[in-house]
Amino acid sequence: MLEKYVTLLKEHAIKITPQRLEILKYLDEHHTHPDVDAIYRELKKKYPSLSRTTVYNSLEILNKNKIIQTITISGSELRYDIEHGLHHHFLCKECGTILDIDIACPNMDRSVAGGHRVEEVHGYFKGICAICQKKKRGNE
Amino acid sequence: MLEKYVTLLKEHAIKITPQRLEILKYLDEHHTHPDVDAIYRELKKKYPSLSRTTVYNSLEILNKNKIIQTITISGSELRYDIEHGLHHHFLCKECGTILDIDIACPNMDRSVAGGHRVEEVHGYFKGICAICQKKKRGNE
DNA sequence: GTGGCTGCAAATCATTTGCATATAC
DNA sequence: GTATATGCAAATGATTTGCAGCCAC
Repeated sequence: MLEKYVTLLKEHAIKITPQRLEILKYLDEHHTHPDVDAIYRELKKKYPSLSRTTVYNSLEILNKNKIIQTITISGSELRYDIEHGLHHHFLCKECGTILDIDIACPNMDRSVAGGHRVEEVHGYFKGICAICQKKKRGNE
Repeated sequence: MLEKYVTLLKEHAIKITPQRLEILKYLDEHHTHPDVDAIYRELKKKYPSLSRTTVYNSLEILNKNKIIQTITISGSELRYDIEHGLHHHFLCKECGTILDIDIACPNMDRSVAGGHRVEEVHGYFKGICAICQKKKRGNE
C-alpha cells in the first residue's frame, strides 16, 4: 500500500521514514492544497508523536526533489501539492478553496523573452468559484 | 508633483495624507516590487516619524482600491506593485530580483473553465535571470 | 468638531533554528 | 556504527491588533 511511495523515495535517494511516507501519501490522496498545519493536524490523529518540525522537514526534502511543489497563491502561508503534470491554480476569495485548473498556455508554459531561464511556471487565478456564486445568488 | 497622486486618491474617495502620497509615489517611481520593509526603510529616511503600521495600512487601502496589487511570488513576504496593465512576474532564484514580464497569454488572461468568476490573473515564473546566468558562466 | 489616520507597543501566526534522542541503513 | 531524522522548545520574522493622540475634511 505504501509500496509506491517507498519506491518513489528510493528513486530519489531519500531515506525512508514512516513520517515521510505518510506525508507523501496524504498529498497524493488529497488534492486539497493543504498548508503545513492541515497536514500536521490530520496525521497527528494517527501518529500522535508526529511533530510540526518533521512535517516542515519532510515537505522541504520532497519539494527539493520535485516530488511535490509549493503554492504561494494565498500570500499568508505555503500550500503544498503533489507534482502531477503542469496545471494552474484558482483561489476562491469567498471560501478560500484552491482548485486545480487544467488549461494550457502555450506562450507561458516554458520560456520567457529576455534571456531568463525559466524553471517553474505558476498560473494563479483569483475570484469566486462556481459554488460560491450559486450560494450568493440564492441569498439575494 | 504630487498632484497626480492627489487626484488619484480623490477619485477613489480615499483621504489624502502625506504618508499615502509618498507611498504611492514610491511605488509609481520604483518598479522593483518592494516588500513593506523596503518601502518603510526608504521613506523613513525622509520622514523619520513614519511607522511601519502606517505603511501596512496605506498599502492595504491602496490595494483594496485596486491602485496597487500584491505579489505572492516569493512565498515569504508580500511584494507590492502599482497597477500598470496586465503583466506577469519573474523571480530569479539566484539574486531574488522580481522582473516584469510582458507576454500575453490568451487562454489565461481572463476566463477559466468550470464556471468560476476570475477577477485576478497572476503569472509567476521562477528561474535564473539573464544577468545571473552570465555571472555563473564567468565563474566556471 | 469628529471620524478616520498615525505611530507605538504588544500580540499573533507561520516558519526556522538548536539540540538531545532515536532510527534507517 | 554512524550519519541522518525526529521531536521539543525557544527564536525569528512578517503581519495584525489595541489604543491614545493627531489631522484631514
